[in-house]
Amino acid sequence: MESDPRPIRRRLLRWFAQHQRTLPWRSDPTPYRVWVSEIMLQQTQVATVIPYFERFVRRFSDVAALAAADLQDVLAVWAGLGYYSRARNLHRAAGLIASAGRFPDTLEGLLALPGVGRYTAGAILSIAFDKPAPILDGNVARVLCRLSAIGGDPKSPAVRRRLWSLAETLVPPRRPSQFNQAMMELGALVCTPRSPLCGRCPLAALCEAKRQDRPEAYPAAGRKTRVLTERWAVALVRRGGCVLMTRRAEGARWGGLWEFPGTTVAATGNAEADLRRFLKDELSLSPSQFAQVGRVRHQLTHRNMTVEVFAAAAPKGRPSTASAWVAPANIEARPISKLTRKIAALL
DNA sequence: AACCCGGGGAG
DNA sequence: CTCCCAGGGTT
Repeated sequence: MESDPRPIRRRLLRWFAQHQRTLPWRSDPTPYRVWVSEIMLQQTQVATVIPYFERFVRRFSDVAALAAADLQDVLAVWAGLGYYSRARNLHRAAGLIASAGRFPDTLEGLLALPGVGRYTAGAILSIAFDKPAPILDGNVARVLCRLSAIGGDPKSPAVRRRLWSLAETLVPPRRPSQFNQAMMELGALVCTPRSPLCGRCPLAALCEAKRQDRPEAYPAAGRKTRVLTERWAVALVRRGGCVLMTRRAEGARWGGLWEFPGTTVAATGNAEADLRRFLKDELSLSPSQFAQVGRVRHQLTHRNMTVEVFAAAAPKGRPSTASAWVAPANIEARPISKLTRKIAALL
């Protein structure tokens, strides 16, 4: 695409002015709100994010409030949205911004924040500060691959370099905020992965994939994701009116969230035996009266989980610091995953 | 370069 | 089922 970028900018901006959605973070695009929305939108669809965003900015109204908050409270508001390192990084970055005294407004300053990569830095620069920084997300990549009929794996470094270069060429010196949002909006509403609506596309006359009459041939398909099967055994250890919960280590899956203690089980293994061994070795617990009370399935992008849930009677002994006896009514006040929520429903 | 990290929407 | 979503970080 060495042609004049101006017709593309003009058509796209005109289309966006007429067709953009009303989204909560667009009403008042402060750096804080744009930042929170962009982190939430990483690998997460707009419709999923909206209620989480509303709740989050109501609870933590600015950087100072977020920096002063307890991480467990931040995770509790984030619970259910997934990719929990985003919430931990958001909290940590809020502390850095609060210490610095002002929100970073340069590429280097933004990239220094944990959880902010090249895309998010460009999005904040352009949308919140209206600086002409390029962005490249899944939507933009798809639009550009079609516009210029770029083949090859769009995730490969070579294609990524070309797409970033193209994005940089296209972003206008004026109204870069509107332009970048328009590119993403076009990818979300018109230039969709399957069955793109070329009849409604403001760039159709300029699109090479459309000219070839095969828009769906771009971008080329990437590697297929293999879904692995995982088998788990989880214990609902009860004492009095409470049940034992443990907190997962950061860095792991569901890091920082609370769960019921459990372990993976080999495909041909004995779930109850493995679970007893786990409780004894890791928590120094030897509960009695084991009984399977249910089976829960949970799907992740790369995992297909089957969880066998056991009830057990409480032994004597004290939980470690990373564990707690929790009344069922108080479980959902803690940060828990969707899987833990399903298991809690068995109580 | 490959892998990990959640959950859900849509075909 | 499969693909993909306003990606980033680690190894």
